[in-house]
Amino acid sequence: MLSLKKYLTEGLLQFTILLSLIGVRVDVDTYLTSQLPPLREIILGPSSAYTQTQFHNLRNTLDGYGVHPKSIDLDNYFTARRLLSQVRALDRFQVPTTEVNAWLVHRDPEGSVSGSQPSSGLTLESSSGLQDVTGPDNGVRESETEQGFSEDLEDLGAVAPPVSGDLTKEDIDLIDILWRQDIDLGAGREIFDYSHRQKEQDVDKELQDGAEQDDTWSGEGAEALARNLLVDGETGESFPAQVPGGEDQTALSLEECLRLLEATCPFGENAEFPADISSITEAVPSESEPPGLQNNLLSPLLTGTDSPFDLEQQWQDLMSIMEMQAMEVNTSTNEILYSAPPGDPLSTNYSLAPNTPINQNVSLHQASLGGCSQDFSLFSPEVESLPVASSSTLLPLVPSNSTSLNSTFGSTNLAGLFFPPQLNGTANDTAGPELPDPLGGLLDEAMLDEISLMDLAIEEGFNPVQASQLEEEFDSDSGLSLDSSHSPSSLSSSEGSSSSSSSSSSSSSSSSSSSSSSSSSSASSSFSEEGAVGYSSDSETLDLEEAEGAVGYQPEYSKFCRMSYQDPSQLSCLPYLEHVGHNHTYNMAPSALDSADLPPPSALKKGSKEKQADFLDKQMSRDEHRARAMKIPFTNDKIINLPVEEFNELLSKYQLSEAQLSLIRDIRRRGKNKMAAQNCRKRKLDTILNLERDVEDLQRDKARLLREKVEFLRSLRQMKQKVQSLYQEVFGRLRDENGRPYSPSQYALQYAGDGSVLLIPRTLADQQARRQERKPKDRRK
DNA sequence: AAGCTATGTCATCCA
DNA sequence: ACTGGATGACATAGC
Repeated sequence: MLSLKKYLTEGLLQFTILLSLIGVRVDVDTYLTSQLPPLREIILGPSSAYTQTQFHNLRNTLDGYGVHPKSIDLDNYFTARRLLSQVRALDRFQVPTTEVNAWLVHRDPEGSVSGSQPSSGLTLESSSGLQDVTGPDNGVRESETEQGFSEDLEDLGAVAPPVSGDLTKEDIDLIDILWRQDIDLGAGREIFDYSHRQKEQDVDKELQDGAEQDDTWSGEGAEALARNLLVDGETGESFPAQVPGGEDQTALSLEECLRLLEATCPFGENAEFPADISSITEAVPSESEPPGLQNNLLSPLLTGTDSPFDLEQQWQDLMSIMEMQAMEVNTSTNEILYSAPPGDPLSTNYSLAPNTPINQNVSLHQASLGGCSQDFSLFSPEVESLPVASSSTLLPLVPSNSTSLNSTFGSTNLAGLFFPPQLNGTANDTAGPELPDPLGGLLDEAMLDEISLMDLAIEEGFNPVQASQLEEEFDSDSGLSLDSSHSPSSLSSSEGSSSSSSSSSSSSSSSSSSSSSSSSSSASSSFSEEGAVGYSSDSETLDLEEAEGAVGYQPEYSKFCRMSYQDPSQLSCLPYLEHVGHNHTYNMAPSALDSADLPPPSALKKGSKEKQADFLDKQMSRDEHRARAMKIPFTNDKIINLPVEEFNELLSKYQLSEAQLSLIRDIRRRGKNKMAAQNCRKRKLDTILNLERDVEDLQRDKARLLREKVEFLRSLRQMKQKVQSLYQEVFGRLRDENGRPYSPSQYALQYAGDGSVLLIPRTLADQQARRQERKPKDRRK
C-alpha cells in the first residue's frame, strides 16, 4: 500500500513534469487548494502514504517505541511542505534558456526573399564577458519559467548552472532529467544522432498532442521540414522553401539578426517581445549600424582583416541576446521550436540528420575544450571580414510573409538556412565517417566526461535516479528523506533545510569533541551550584533540538529523548522522588537535595506515609537501601557529588564505622561510575550520530558536486552546440568568387591560434585534425 | 519465554 | 598513592 501510493504520487509528479515540459501550466496551488481533492489528498493528505511520516511511524512502531509527540506533525508538515514546494517548483523550473537558433529560425527560406534589405556589419557593440551569457540567463529565469521549460530540456540551454550549495527542488528534478538525458546522450556522437533525437521528439510530439498546444503546428512543421517546407511558427502555415541558388540566394544578414536581437534587449527580461518584426526594425535606430561595417558581414574567410571589435564580446552579446529573445518567445512557440522533431537543427545532429546532411564534416579541429570563449572568438575575424559581395545574398531580415516575430521563431529548418540545399546536397557525397566531426573533439571530450561521470556514478553506487534521489533527500526543505529505506535515520532532518553542509559539518565536528566532554567537565565543576553532574549541556542541546522541531527518528535518538523526557516529568509528578538517588535525570539533579540531609520519609504526611514509603522503597536504589540499612547520616547525592574535600569534611563530622565508611566509598564510587557510564554512553551515541551526520554531509556534498558537474557538462555541450551552429552559419554564408557556397565536404573552417579563421581544404583540415588528435595522446604517454 | 533496551555495576586503564 | 574519568564487559530490570 505504501509503495503503491508512493508510486502513484511519484507518477503524478512525473506526469506533472511532463505536462510542464510540454507547456501545460500546472497550477498546483489551485489543485491543492480546492480543485482536485484526490490530488490534494495524494500530495498533502494525511491519508497519503507517501509521506516520510508513514515510514517513520512504521519504523517507530516496529521499533516498539512510541513515536515522539513531535515527530508526527513535523514529519507530516515537512513532508507536505516539501512535496508542495516540489510540485510548485515545476512551475518555475529553472532551466536556462538560450538558443542560438531562436532568432535564426526566424529567417526566411533562402532565396525566398530577395536581398532587398540593406545589409550592414555587426552592430553588437555592447561589451560583455562570458558572464553575459550567463548573467542574463540567471536574471531571466523568473520570466523564463513562465513560459515553460521544455525547450531547455532538449537543448540544454543552461549556461549558468546554479552552483549554489543548496540544491533546490528544481535542481533535483533538473538533475534527474539531465541524468536521463545524459544517459541518452552519453554515447558519443549519438548525442546528436538523428534517429535518437527523432525518438525523443516523437515522444515530445506525443506529449504535445496530448497537450493540445500547437501540436498540429509541430507535427506539420516536422513534416514540412522533411519536405523542405518552411512553417510559420505562429500560423502553422507551411510554405515551400525556395532552393537558394547562387546570387539569388538570400541569407539573413547576421547583422540584421543582431540588430533585431539588440532591439529586443532594451525591453528587458520581462518585457513583452515585440510581436511585429517591423516594430523591432523600426525600433532599431539606424545609427546603430556602423556604416563602415555594412556589407562586411560575410566576407570570405580568407580575406581576414583586423577586427575592429572584440568579436568574442560580440558573440557573447549575441548569445545573451539570443537567450533573451528565446525567452521572449512565447511558450508554445518555444516548445514547438525545441521539440519539433526533425526540424530542430540543434536538437538534431546536423551531421546525421538526413535532411540536413551537410555539416557533419565541418571541422573545428582546433577548437579547444578549455577555451570556450576562445572558440567563440575564433569566429570574429571572419565575421567581420565577410565581404560586401555576400551582402546581396543575405536574407532579408523581415520575411515577406512573416508578420510576427513569434511566427518567425516557430519553425524552420535551420540547417537549410545555414546550408543551402546545394551545400547540403554536396555535403554527404564525400562526407565519410572517417571525416572528423566539426566539433568532434569537443563533443567527444564531453562525452567522455559524461561517460566518466556515469562510471563514477555507477562505481559509487549512484545511478542517475539515485543521484537525484540522493539530492532530493538532501535537499528537501524538510530534510526528511523521501526514501526512508535509503537513510533510515533522518537525523539531518533535525537541522532542517537551513542546515547547509558547512554548518552541519561544523556542528558535527565540534559537537562530538566538545559537547560531551566539556559538558561533563563543566557540570562536575559546577556541581555546587547546579547540583548536577554530567549531561547538563547535553540535555540542553537535546532540548534545543527538540525545540527546533528536530526530532530524531532513529531509535537510538528517540530512546535518548525518552531518557531525558520521562524522568523529569515523573519527578515533577512525584517530587519526593527527587531524593531517590537512582533517578535517571542525570542532568537535573535537584539542588534542593543539598538542604535535605535526612531521608525523605520524614517529610511525608502520615496518612499516606506507609504507602509512599513502600513506593519509595521500590524507587530507591540498592545503594540507598544499603545506606539506609547502614544508617548513613547523609544522602547518597552528597556522598556521590560532593567534592573530595567537602566529602572528607563530611565524613570527619560523623563517627562512622568501617563498614559505613566502606559503603560510603562504594556508593560514591558507584555513583560516580554510574554517571561516568551515562556520559560514556551519551558520548558514544553522540559520536555515532555525528558520524552519521558527517556521512550525510559528505553524501550531500558529493551529490552537489555531481550536480555541478552535470551542469558544467551541460553548459559545455550547449556551448559546443552554439559553436557548431555558428560554424554552420558562417560556413554556409561563405561564397566563392562565383557566388556559390563552398562544399563542406571539400572545405572546412579552421581556427588559428590568433583567433583568425581560415577556410582550408578538407583534406588539409583532416590532416591537421589527426595531428591534433595525436598530440593529446602523446601528452598522456 | 525470548529478545531487546536501558541502566547499573565492576574491572581496568589512565591522567 | 589517591581520585576520578573513561570504557568494555557483564548483570539486571523492564517492556
